[in-house]
Amino acid sequence: MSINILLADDHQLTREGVRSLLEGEEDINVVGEALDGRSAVRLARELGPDVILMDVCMPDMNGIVATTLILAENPRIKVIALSMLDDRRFVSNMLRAGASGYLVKDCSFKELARAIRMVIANRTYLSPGIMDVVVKDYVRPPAYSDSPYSSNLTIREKEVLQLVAEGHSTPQIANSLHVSAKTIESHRQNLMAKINAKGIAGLTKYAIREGLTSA
Amino acid sequence: MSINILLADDHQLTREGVRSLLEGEEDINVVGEALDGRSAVRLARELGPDVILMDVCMPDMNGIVATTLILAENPRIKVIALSMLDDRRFVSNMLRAGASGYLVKDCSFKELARAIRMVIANRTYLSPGIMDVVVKDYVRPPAYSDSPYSSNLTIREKEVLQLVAEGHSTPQIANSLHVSAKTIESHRQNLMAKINAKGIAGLTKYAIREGLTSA
DNA sequence: TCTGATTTCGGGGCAACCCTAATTTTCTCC
DNA sequence: GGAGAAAATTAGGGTTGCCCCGAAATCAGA
Repeated sequence: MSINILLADDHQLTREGVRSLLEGEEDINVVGEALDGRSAVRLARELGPDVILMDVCMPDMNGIVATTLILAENPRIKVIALSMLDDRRFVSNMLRAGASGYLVKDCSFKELARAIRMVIANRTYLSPGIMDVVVKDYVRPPAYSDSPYSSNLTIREKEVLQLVAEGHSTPQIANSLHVSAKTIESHRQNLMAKINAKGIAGLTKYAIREGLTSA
Repeated sequence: MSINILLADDHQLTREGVRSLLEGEEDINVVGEALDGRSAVRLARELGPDVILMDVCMPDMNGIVATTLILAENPRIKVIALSMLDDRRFVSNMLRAGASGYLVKDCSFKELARAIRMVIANRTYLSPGIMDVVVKDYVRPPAYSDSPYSSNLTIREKEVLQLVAEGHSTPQIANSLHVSAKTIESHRQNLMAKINAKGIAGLTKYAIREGLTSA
């Protein structure tokens, strides 16, 4: 009884590479390839694979939406998300959509093979780095998720964040908000903890992603 | 006489996949793998490969800077750039750095194999989609050079800028570049003066605009 | 009213920032 | 091949600001 796999990734070279690796496994069988989310949904229906390796970011329809649609039709299928290193912010949404696993592309093939066999056994597999994000969100509930869809920053924090990202110094910000510099520093500390960013560089990047300032 | 290849890509799964595909070719031999630009430079020196498959976007040191450094040491080496679909803006800089080929990752292995054999024969290979970009830039020369790296930053300054924008501190950068912290400070000062940016926020934004790091 | 989130503030250590200036290496041009 | 320019390196010394520790006051809702 072999495992039937559907690949969904918009990079052909990645698809071919993963297929080549998987074909070295006796009990694994690649039954199809999708270039975008929409065709992944269609092929999942037509082929009924056991496992789908789903890139998170794809044109036309991203992996999160595709996963939701596929599992609504056929909850038996296991979806393993594949993402770039800096796409970790999609973790919670992908898992909420029903993914059984989450791998960063910076993982070994050995890890991928293990993930496939684990989800087949109805277990969940997360890359070590991803585990941290999930545990953090679990321990300190999703108020503090680094997901762009759930940035739970207070008004004050957004004000401070924007000014920081615009290049103002703490005393300048304190002055323009009429509070002590120490207050602004606390806000910055809380911001860095909330969005899991390191230093002004990280804060600035987050502010750009959130549209609080422009690059 | 087989072709020796060095892989430089920060995604292990991609490296393993491409390696697996290349190993199916009789006359091609993968001699090493680099996870970032810096180790690519080192491995290029140690292994002296015939061809380097170089991801454009990598942490620590990107493919453009790495290519520049590698070809300065050993112009005999052929570099083929691999990029994501939306990294096309780096085409001109990568070619200017001396790359012999430019492939988008959404290409077939067949295409990759052909590219490798062409650059070995001292020819240039560009993905069809990339050709368009090059021709367009050729027809309408860079009157207003909106391209990244158009700024008069030196290689070293670009290295430092990327590391700063990735959130590293001055002592960390000094350590990883094996120079004094004062040297890094000087580079940072010069950078801020050159690009008229204030503080780490300004430097980070500039690095994002120039594609040295991602938001 | 009590809990918890928000906003506020302080001290100490270290890093960023600004200035000037020197040496060595590398490149370019004649 | 040698002169000059540009780049890369290091340094001293001072001011300011960032960052991490904690903690008090304010305010909202259970």
